[in-house]
This record gives sequence, structure tokens and C-alpha cells, in this order.
Amino acid sequence: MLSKKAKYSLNALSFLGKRYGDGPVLITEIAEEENIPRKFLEAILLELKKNGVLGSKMGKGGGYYLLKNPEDVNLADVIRIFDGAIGLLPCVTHKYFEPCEECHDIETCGIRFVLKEVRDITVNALKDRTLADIIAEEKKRTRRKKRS
Amino acid sequence: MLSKKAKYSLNALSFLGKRYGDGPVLITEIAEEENIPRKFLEAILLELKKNGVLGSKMGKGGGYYLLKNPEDVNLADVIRIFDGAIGLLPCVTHKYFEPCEECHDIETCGIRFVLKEVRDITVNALKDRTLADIIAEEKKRTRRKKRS
DNA sequence: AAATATTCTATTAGTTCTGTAGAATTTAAG
DNA sequence: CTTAAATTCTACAGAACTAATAGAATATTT
Repeated sequence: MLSKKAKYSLNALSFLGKRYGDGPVLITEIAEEENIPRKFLEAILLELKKNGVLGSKMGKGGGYYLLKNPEDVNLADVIRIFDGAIGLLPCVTHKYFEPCEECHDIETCGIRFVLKEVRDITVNALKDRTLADIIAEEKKRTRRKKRS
Repeated sequence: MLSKKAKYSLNALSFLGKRYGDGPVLITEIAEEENIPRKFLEAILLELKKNGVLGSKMGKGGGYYLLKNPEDVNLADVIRIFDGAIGLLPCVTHKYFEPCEECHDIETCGIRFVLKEVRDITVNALKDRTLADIIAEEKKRTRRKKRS
């Protein structure tokens, strides 16, 4: 399961994705529109900035904005910022690698091998999907709903 | 990431899978062999029994044993027992379904649709893999290592 | 009856998660 | 150069969850 931070970050990024190229957007506006606690959102946006996803402008007329095109922001990268590794065990990740204490031999561990396959499948699925997909899907469904 | 309970359960089940058909195995033996805290393992095995994965026998000569063939125990079912839903959001699961509080409209939510796709991919990968795969992989790697 | 195991009930220390409060800093505009 | 409007930084706190332990109760075999 995603943490609230990771989930809220997807909400905020989708919102900023729709505004891509329009200049800074206020934290308050994002918070109100996406139903995210204002102060909590502050920390989230700051973290996204530190990780090179968002840019910001301080002072009057300031706010946050997406740095990259929505189709260049994949979900694996975003989720990892807040929730860390996507794999189910530390020993099947690259960045957060750590051997299990209880493991006899990491080289022959069957659990590790099988869960590594699962990790690769999931990570690839998340890497293949971007903010642009989320935005496009929402637009498609909204249109379809309005027509009926 | 898997909880310790889920991880330990895979260790214990792999161990019991190798003993499938040999009758009850002592908690203590599993705990020692798999480096799992004895008392903690008790709770895990009991949970696996309540979920129809293991059988047990009390008293002298008792212990735990796998009820089904290792190739009929898939990883999705095991993981769900301890860690609940595999999907990244409550709104993309069946059993643990719950709408997000912050969501405007669950029917048009793009995040939901995209993460539902990812969920299905991951769940299918876990359903396709069983205790038999873990055991076979471990044997293969142990043989290969011994030869060299 | 004794020995051996599982089963049940409670508890606890530590960590993480979600969220809040308030002060400090930066920027734009008048 | 002052004021208003923003982000940024530091600190904290309650709630929930995790990992693990302790001990008594129950069941089974010999």
C-alpha cells in the first residue's frame, strides 16, 4: 500500500501536470482542490522539489510547478521518493539493498530469486506509466461520463 | 515491502514444502533451521493454519505440516494473509476495497485506473509463482554452487 | 500420571505514519 | 524601504502498527 504522502503526491502532481507550462501554482490552491491538508502538503512538495521533480518560486506570485513534461515523470520514481523500495524484500532492490538476517545463503535463496522476478515486473509496470497517462485517463473518463 | 511475518512465513513454508508428506514438523525445528524467533513463529504458523494452508497436531509427536502440494500454494495468497491487499491503493483492491477520502470521483479517477493496471500485473505475477518454484530454484542454485 | 506440543491471552518497547504549530526566509510591488 | 505574500525550516505529538516476549491453558501420546 502507498503511504498518504505518496498518494497525495500523485494527486498534487496530476494537478500540476494539467497546469504544466502555466507558471507557479499556490500550495493553498493545490491543497484545496485536491483535498490535502495544507501543512502536510508543504512537506510533500518540498520533498518533490528536493528530488528534482518540482521547481518553486518564493514570495509573492510564487508557488510550485512541474519541471518536466508529464509524460517524462514515471510512477516508479515518484513512489520511491516517499515509500522507498518497490520490491518486496531489501535483498531484491538495488538502492536499498540489504541481505536478510535470517538468510542462510543469499546466492542460493529461492525466495529472493522468485521475488526478484516479481519486483522487476512491478517496477517495469510503474516505469512504463506516467503522469500523462493519469491525466489522459481522467480526461477520457470525464468526457465519457458527461456524454451519457 | 513485506512484513517480517510475511517473510518468515515464506521461509517456514519453504521448509515445510521440502518436507511435504513427511508428517508433522516441530515449531522449534523450523525456528532453529530458519533463524526465526520461536515465539513469533508460533503466531505465524497458527495464522497459516487458520487460513487453511497448514495442518497441525498437538501433543507428543505433534507439529505443523503443509496441507496442499507446494505447487498449489501461490505467493499472492500467502502474502495477503499477513500483509493484506497487494494493490497500492484500497480503491484498486477487491477484498479490502475502500474509496479514497480525498477523491473527487472514483469513476473518473486516473490514478485509480492506472494503479489498478499495476495491481493486476503484480497480483498475476504472484499468483503464477508458488512454493514449488522457490524450492526448485533453491535446489538448482545449490547444485550449481556445489559443482563449482 | 508425566512428558511433550500446540494454542490462547496479554503485554510491551520501539518505530513509523499522519498531521500540526510557529518562526525564519525570500520575493514582488508600491 | 516597507509591507504583504509566499515558500522553507525546525520541532513536536498523538495514533497506529510492528516485532517480539511471557506465561498459562489445552490437547495428545506413552
